[in-house]
Amino acid sequence: MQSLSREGYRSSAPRAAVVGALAELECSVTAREIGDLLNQRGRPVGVASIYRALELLADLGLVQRFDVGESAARYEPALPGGEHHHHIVCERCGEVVAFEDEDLEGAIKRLARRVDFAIDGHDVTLRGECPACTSTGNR
Amino acid sequence: MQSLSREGYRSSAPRAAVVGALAELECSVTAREIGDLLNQRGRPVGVASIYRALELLADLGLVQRFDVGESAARYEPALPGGEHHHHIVCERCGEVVAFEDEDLEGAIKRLARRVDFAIDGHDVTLRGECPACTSTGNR
DNA sequence: GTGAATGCAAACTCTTTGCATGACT
DNA sequence: AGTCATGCAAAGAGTTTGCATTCAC
Repeated sequence: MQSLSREGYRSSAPRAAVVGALAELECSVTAREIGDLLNQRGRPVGVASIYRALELLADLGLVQRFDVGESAARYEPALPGGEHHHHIVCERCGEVVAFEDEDLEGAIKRLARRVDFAIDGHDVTLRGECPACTSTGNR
Repeated sequence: MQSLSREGYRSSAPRAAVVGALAELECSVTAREIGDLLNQRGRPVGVASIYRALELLADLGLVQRFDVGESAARYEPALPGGEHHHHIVCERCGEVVAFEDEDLEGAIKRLARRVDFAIDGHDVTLRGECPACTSTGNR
C-alpha cells in the first residue's frame, strides 16, 4: 500500500481490499476469486475496480499477471527480491502450484542473450496431472 | 486429413479448409486469422466450425493450442517428430517468432522428473521487443 | 438413409470502458 | 475545491452451444 501512495496514487478502501485479498489467497488467483473473497468478507468491490487495481499493481511491478491456458488471467504478488517462479497446472482439477528452478532460469538467460529480441520477461508453464488426481483417478 | 478419416472422422470441405489454412499461414495463428484467410479465398467457413475443427485437431495431437497473453488463443501444426519449439512475443507490435533450445528442454525434462506432478507438456514464452520495434522506436 | 458436421445466431465468460457519484489530499 | 477512484451497467472480444439444415459415407 505504501508503494502506491509513494507513486502518487490514492490509498482507497477498495484498493486496500484487493491488496489484502491477494495477500490472503494462495498464489495465483483470478479476478473472480478476489471478488468472491471480498464478497464473503462483506466488503464487496466492483469488478471494474478489481481489474483496475490489478492493472495498476501490475504496472507498478507489484503483481505479476499471467495465464495458464484457462479462460481467466491469474495474478499473484511479485516477489520483492526479483526472484520469481513458474507454475505447474493440473489438467484435471486445475490446481496450480509454483516451482522454481535455477537450471531453467539459467537456460533462459543464456537463450535471451542469443536471440535478436531484447528479452525482458518470460513465463514457463508445465502441464500434467497432480498427485491427488493421479491417486484418485479423478476426472 | 488422412489422419482424420483414419480416426473415424469425416473429411468435410470446412475441415480441409482449416487444415489448409493452418498449413499456409505462418506458424502461430488465431482462429480469426484462419477465418479471414478463408474468406479472402472465397471459401468462407463459420467461426464455430473453425473452433470445432481446431479443437478436434488439438485433441488428436495434430495441432498445438497455446496463448501468449493476448486475448486470443493461438494454434499451430504440431511437428510430426515430436520435437517442438516455443515463442517470443514482441510486446510492442505483437509479432510472434519461434525458437528452440536444447538446454531449455533439458532443464525442463530434469525438472519434470523432480516434481510430484506427472508432467506431460510445457510451454515457454519469452517477452520482449523485436528488432524492428527497437530500431524504429515503434510504439 | 443415417448420423455426423455445418452455419447461424444466441449465449457465455472474461475484461474493458463511459459516466455520474463519491472519496482522498 | 479539485482531482482521482469507485460502481454500475453497457459494450467488447473471444469462444462455445443449440438447433435446424446439409453433407459424407
